[in-house]
Amino acid sequence: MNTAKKILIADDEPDILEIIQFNLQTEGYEVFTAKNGDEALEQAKKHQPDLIILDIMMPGKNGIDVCNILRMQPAFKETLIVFLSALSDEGTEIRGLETGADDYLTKPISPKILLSKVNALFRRLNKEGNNLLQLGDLKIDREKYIINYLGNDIILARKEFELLALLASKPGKVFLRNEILNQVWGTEVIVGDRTIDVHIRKIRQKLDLDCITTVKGVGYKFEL
Amino acid sequence: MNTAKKILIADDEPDILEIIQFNLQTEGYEVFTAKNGDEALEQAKKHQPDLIILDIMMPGKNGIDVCNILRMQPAFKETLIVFLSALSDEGTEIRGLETGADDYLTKPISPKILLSKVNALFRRLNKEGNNLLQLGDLKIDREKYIINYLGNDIILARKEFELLALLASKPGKVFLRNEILNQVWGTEVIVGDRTIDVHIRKIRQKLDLDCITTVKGVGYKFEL
DNA sequence: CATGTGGTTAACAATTTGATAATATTAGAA
DNA sequence: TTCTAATATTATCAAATTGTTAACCACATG
Repeated sequence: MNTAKKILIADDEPDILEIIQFNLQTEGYEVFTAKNGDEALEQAKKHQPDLIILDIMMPGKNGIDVCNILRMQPAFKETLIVFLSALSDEGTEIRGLETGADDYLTKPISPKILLSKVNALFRRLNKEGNNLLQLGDLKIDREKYIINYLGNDIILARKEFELLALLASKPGKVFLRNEILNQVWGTEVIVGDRTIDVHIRKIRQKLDLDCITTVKGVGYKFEL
Repeated sequence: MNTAKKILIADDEPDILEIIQFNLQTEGYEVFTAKNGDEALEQAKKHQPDLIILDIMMPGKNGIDVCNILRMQPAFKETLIVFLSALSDEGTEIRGLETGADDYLTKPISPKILLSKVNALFRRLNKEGNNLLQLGDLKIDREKYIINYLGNDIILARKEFELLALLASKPGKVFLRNEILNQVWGTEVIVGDRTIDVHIRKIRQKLDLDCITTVKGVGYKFEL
């Protein structure tokens, strides 16, 4: 995981904003801030954060409003949202979670608790059936059928994609030609000897990145 | 909400329990099991499942009893409940539905039917709440069946609308042709090969916006 | 009953993909 | 080094997939 997780914090109290920001930054997160609901929406759209911490009581749009608006947009359907509030009001808490928040924090906030919650949320997120491989600057998204290298989307044909996804699923492991045939082509289909090579070549070409190594007489392996 | 849907199954036959559990788990659901009515109540309270599948004939409290008890508690007012029974006894079925079940399944159970019913129930549930999608300048109102782009209402026919709404529900994700057929047409109906294409074309035409991408050999995806 | 709309299909065009053949190149054994 | 089997490269072609259009039927509506 090379890219730092992005976190957006929205709170109208500058002190709190700063404390949280400081703590998260020293943990290695990239932090953005907003002083009110509208600013939060703006920043969210701009940076597509991985986690958004929303104070509930803010001038103008409050945290719950912001959450509702965000959750309407598919781009933020999966984003982690945590509410923050001075109230230990249970009613609010329930209302917050119903809106689609992932967790709830009450002020005053201990940095330790904050960090442990944030870390826990990201851990949970990673465990979930994420069919998204990240290998250095290379991202392979099985769901979106997209390869992304250094921010550029690279389009591979079906077989090419499946072949690369297979190799990349276990970096370093050498896949025998037979293994590859079974996994990508299936056991039924029979194809000629040079077919794999040709696809490998196309991948190497399109990726323009030296990441597939030939092991002569054995097979191929992926290494960043 | 990122968490996988939770399903509780209660049946006194271990074999059935296992079969259903396996099928639902491979579909990505989190599954809990119970061997009798009391255990079902206990597990339900503990895990707050999104869907409960109850065998009617169980030792001790039977499925209908369990359903009655659950429906009395506000926490389970909205929970989906499905009955399961070896009897194709109509009387029982009616009694079940009156008790507040959402659907009814008879043994022997085909995994396909089970899955399609379960998926359908969750689809229905999802449609109840979030009826408004926003994607940049594009708004999709599931309730009013209206598409709005840059302030102009665009009228799509029902199938066109549902297809677009499906694709737009997860921007970027590639929907396989099969997935699309299941979600928009249902598992029962069988339509020809070109049907999806034709609808896609009509949407592209009416929207006059390059937002649906073909992924050859795989499916379609929506991207703003 | 005429008309319009929605949904499906058939037929064909357009496009892309994947496999192969032919040839060049390379790694590693002898 | 030399030789050879394995792999790389390239161009080409057939097959698979999708796009497009028009026609058809069912159904609702005035």
